[in-house]
Amino acid sequence: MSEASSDRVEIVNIVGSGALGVEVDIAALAGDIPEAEYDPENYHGMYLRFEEHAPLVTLYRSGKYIITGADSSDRLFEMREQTLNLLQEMGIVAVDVDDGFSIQNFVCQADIGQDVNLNATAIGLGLEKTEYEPEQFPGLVYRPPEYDCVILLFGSGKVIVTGASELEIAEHAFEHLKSKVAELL
DNA sequence: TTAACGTTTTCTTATATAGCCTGATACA
DNA sequence: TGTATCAGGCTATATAAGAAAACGTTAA
Repeated sequence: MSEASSDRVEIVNIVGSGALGVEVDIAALAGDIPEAEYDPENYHGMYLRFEEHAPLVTLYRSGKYIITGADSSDRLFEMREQTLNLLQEMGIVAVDVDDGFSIQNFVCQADIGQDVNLNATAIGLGLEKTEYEPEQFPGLVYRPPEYDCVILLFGSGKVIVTGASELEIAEHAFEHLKSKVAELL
């Protein structure tokens, strides 16, 4: 895993979801696909992983599915294509299926590049927008009103941005935080 | 009081972050 | 036996999905 530079965010995980539009007998399907894993006693979704460390596809009986663990949009859509191709080969879905697939959540990491006093930062950012309870969790939770995402800030200056549906939102939110922290120094 | 129904919560997966706690192991 | 070190798990955050359990409410 590469280090996040001090002026940009690095994607570490993307969550996407879609719907096949047909009901799927996942118990039968799991028996026909070597890459599938299905244990209804543990969880009712069927897991599909094409190779080690590849993103994980979770397929439900309703035909809806989610993909987690991709570190780029390309990787996510590549996994979606691979999944649809497999299901088309098996006659589960049509070749031109419209699954309405979309990205739901970007998880990114970044680095401000210097240590941060989280107590002072929580006050500076506004206590109504932040949560900081070091006894419970060492990171400061910041919910910027301008951006639809949540930022975790740590004393080391490391940052996690999550909940963004677009990469630009995560990037802008990080820049916003960075300038706010700079003002407080 | 019990049954029936509706609503809410939990579970699972991925991922980074960092501090604390617990258990296991090694050594004096 | 006591101390030190290490690994692993938990804490929090977002998001999708749907089953199941745990609730709360209402009526008989």
